[in-house]
Order: sequence, then C-alpha cells, then structure tokens
Amino acid sequence: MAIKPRVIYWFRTDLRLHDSPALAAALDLKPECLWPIWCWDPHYVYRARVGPNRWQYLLDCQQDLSDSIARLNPKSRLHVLREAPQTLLPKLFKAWKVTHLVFEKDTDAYARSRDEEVMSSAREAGVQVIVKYGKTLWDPDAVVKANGNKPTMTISQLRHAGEKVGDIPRPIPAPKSIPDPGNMPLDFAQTQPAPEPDLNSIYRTRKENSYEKLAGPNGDFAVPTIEELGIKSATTPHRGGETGALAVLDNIIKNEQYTATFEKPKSAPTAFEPQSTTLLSPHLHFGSLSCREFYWRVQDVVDNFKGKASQPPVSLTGQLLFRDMYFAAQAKMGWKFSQTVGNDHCRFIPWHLRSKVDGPDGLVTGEYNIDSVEAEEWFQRWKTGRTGFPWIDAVMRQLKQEGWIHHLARHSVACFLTRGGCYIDWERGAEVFEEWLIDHETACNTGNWQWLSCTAFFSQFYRCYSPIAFPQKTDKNGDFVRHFVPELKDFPAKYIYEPWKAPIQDQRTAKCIIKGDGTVQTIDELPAYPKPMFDFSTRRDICIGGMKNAYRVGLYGNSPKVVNGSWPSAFDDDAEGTTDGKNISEQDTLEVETHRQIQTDTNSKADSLKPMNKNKRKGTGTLEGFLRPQKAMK
DNA sequence: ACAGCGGTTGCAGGT
DNA sequence: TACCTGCAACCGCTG
Repeated sequence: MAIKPRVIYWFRTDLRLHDSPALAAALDLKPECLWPIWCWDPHYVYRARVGPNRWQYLLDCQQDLSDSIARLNPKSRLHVLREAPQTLLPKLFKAWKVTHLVFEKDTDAYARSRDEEVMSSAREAGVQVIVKYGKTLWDPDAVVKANGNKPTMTISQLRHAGEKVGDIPRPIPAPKSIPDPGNMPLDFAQTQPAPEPDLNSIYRTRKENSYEKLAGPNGDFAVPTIEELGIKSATTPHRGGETGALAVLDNIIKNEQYTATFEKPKSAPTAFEPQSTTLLSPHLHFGSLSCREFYWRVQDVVDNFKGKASQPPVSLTGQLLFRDMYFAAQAKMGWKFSQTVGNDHCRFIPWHLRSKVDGPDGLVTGEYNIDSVEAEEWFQRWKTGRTGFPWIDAVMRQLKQEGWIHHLARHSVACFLTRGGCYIDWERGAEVFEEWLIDHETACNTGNWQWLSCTAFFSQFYRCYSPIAFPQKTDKNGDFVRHFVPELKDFPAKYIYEPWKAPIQDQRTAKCIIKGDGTVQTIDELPAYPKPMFDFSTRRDICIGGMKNAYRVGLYGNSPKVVNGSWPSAFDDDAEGTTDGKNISEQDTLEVETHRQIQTDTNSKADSLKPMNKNKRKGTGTLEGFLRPQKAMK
C-alpha cells in the first residue's frame, strides 16, 4: 500500500487561506498529515530593514491565519519555528518523516537563493517539492519568457507579455477543512544564526533572543507577540490579517462607483482618515489578500458597471499591472535590480551619498559614501521630517508613524530627495522606505525609486514635483500638514506650505516660530519649526541641469567606468563636484550608448550581443557608430 | 530609418 | 470645474 503523503506547507508571503494555488495543491495530495509552518528567518530578523510597524503587521497576519486554520481544525494552527529554513527544513524532513514540501513561488532575489537551497536539500532527502505561483497575476518567469527573455520595463511590454501568457486565473475558494498535523518531535540541535550585522538593533528593547527555543518561549510554536520579540511597540493604526483584508475588499466592492471609476492620478495624497486609496498594498505584500481575488472582484464590478469605467493603467486593476511589471523585471534581473552598480537598465547619475559596493559580485554592502556633509545633513533632515518644507515633513512623519503613505506622496518625497531637490542617491531613499513601509516589497519599492529618480522606467526629469504647489491641488487649507506637523496647526492657510514667508507677528499669533534646523524644539517659549533647508526653485534648476548633464554622459550601472569607479573621468570636473549640472565636453559622451552591449550578467549575454551586431553592420568599427546624435548644450 | 505620438500621477497661467 | 497652452525635452512604440 502506498504511503499517504506527509506534507509540510511552508507559509511565507502567502498568509491566507483563500485563493492559494500552493495550499490547494498541498490539500489535493489528500495528506495523512499537513503541518502549516512558518520559519523565523534570520535574514528577515537581522539583514532586512524592518521597523516595528511592519513587524506588527506580519504578526497580525500570522495570528489571523493561525486562528483561521484552527477554526477549520482545532488540532492545527500556524506553527512558528525559530530557525533559518535552509538549516531547519532538512532536519524536519527526517524528524517528521516528511514526503512532500509545498510552498508558493517567490521570485525575489533572496527568496530564490533560499528556495533553491531548500529544494536541493529536499531532493537529497527524497522529499517531493511542489511550488505554485500565486503572488502575482501571472507567473513572473512566464512573463519574462513571453517578453523575449527581457525584463519588463514598460507597462505595454507587461500587458503584451501577459496576454501571451494567458488569462488571469479566477480565484480558488478557501479550503473547508485542513488535515491534522502529525507529531512534531524536535529531537535535533537548533542551529543558531549569526546575529551580526543586525540592521534592526535600534528597534530592540533588549538583547535579541528570538532564537533561544526552536518552538518559542512556551515550546508551543505560537505566533509571538512583539513584546516577546523584544521589539519596540508599533505606532501604526493599520492592522494585518486575511480576515481584515477581505472585509476591506468587501467594502470597496460594495461601492461600485468608487471601484469602477477609480483613477490613481486623481486620488488625493493629502487625504487621511480616510485615505483616498484602498490601503490594500500591505495585504498584497504579505499575501493576506490574493491579487487575483482583488483583480476579479474589481473586474466583475467594472464589467457590470453602467457608467463609464476607468481603464488600466489608472484604474484599480491597472495598479496590479505595475506590480506585475516590477516583479517580472526583478525576476529577470535578480539582485542587481535593486541597486545601480551592475544594473544594465539603471542610469548612472552622480548623486551624493552613493552606495558602497563590495565583493566579486559587486553587490551593495548596505553602507554609503558621505561625499558631502551638506547632502548628509539634508538626507537626515528628509528622513526625520524637518526639511522646513511642511508637505515633505508631514509625509515623512506619516511614513514613520503609520508605515503607509499615499502613492503620490511617495512620488513627491522621492523626487525631492533625488532629482528634484537634494540630488541624493535613490538607494538612500529606498532604504528608508524599506525600513518604515508596512507594504515594503523589494521589487516594487526599488522599481518605483528608479522610476521617480528617472534612472529607469521613466525619464521626464523636467517634470518636477513642487513641495508647495503639489499638495495645494488637493488640500488648500493644509489639513494634512496640520495633522502630521502639529506645530504648524494654527498657521494661516496662506502660509501653511511656506511658513517662512509669514511675518513674525503672524508666527507669534500662530504660536510657532520658523527658525533653525529642527533640532531646537522651542524659541522664546514658543514651538519652533525649521526654516527650509534650501531655496527650492534654485535647487530644482540645479538638479534639472545635473540630470540633463548626466543623461548626456549616458552611463548605466553596468558601464565599465561605473563598475570600476573611474566614472568621474566622464564628467568634466572632480569626483565630488560632478553632481550639480555643470557642462561636460562633447568627447566625453563617447562612453555612452554602449551600455546595453556591456553585460556582467552571463545569462543575458546572448540578448546583449544582438544590438552590438546590428550596430556593427554599419562597419565603422568605432564607438561613433553606436552614438545617437547629441543635441548641443546651450 | 526615422518622424510623430503618447507616456498612470508637473507647474503656471490661462479659459 | 474641467480642460487648454507653453514650458523643456526624456524615452519607447508605431507606422
């Protein structure tokens, strides 16, 4: 008689029961026993930037899922094990006599390397592995294949590739029952992770000890509390979990007008309580909501809508297309998608505070070069919400406090930090978002930062968000600023976005003095708010000049001069002074259009040779043949 | 080969 | 209110 399957279902960023193709595949095995488990991965604990708000959101999702599993089978729950999956799973295969390992596909760079290691040890142990995609509308690898094995860099590429891949699957209903878990002996040694470097040490309330016992402090595999983890309390009002996600979705769907006519660019980034968009992004990140459930629930409303429905990409379903575009781009490019150096699709701009890279693979180290004391100060003021521009500061404070900000608010502060203000590397901003966003998704976050900094996906750098004019379009009175920057709450609307222009008498009446850099709390016994850290329109002009210049030089992340650090020779001044829009001489553009021919990534070599051969037909044999005509600088 | 068009989400100043 | 233009000028896609 054949042995009945003994299945580990490994939950990761698919913390739901509804529409889970992988979970359905596990249940289709008709297992004798099924262990729903979560591995407390040291990579996430120490190496990813995770602030308290996202920790709490994850715990919410885990607890809700665990409760839902227990409702289907009181003998079961989500079993949380404190060890890296790469070392733990091989031991569980033996100790629990596992026959099958099932999980949802994850094409994130770290996830891929982790999963490959796990799959190889499963093969060695004779454990059958079942992997199903479920995180995106289409399998990112299939999208890449349909896109000619290239990363999807425009929404039309994604849409064409998606059409080739096929129809977006209808969601699968949640299971009605879950098998018992088998016995869970832990008669093996727990492998302790290396805690250093610990990128999240500032959030710990005590010495990190989440790896003391494999099954948690009570030995019961329970989902921990944030106190148990020794992490500071969350400040976000947003709660995770599948139950809440489906309730929010129900509410959205009930409002047919909103659902069918939603246009992202027309939604207000200044709206709060309630916000103007769905706030479902963190649920999509943790998988507490299936994107296909969302897609089809919305699409069914749109199909039955009597009026004029909005269309992708601005519509609700359109938002999911961008997500798939970034996932597929990352699926193709791997680690290099999330950094400049070595990235053949990311323009090189000589920003301040560039990342340090190290090692034979040329990956970022997590540290950066302070090439300008002034830029470092601007970066810290941006991060901590004391730039002196109330709109920027309000958004950054909302981000830190609540872990979520509106998409267009992200645009505004990202533009300000990079090409439209500070001229600081987008990777600095992406790291802050990684730390604070509850919906942080590496592919979408780094993709959007490249978009906004005009290094990939988007290039209209002369379209620049004003920290004064932009919020005024949707919030003349400045209610958003008054809420998140309360020291300005009594300022007249006339000055709310530029309080430094208010006469001193008005400042005293409003009980807030505009002075200093934000480190001083009170002046003459009145609350203080900083002066703007620079003149915005001057900086905007400098930045646009710098962008124009850098575009003309035309280096990309994989250009030899970027990889070997000799890029300053492509600009006409010294290494520290290349960032502010000075002109370059004509011959320095010669590097340039070769970027797509140069590959550090071996598996895309074949693609990259094509354009070179095509250009070679010109027979010039020199770089000139590759150059596009350059417009003269004024 | 290349001109023309459009690109989820700019701004200022109009009608 | 919902559009229009000029501003300077990027890219990918289409024919």
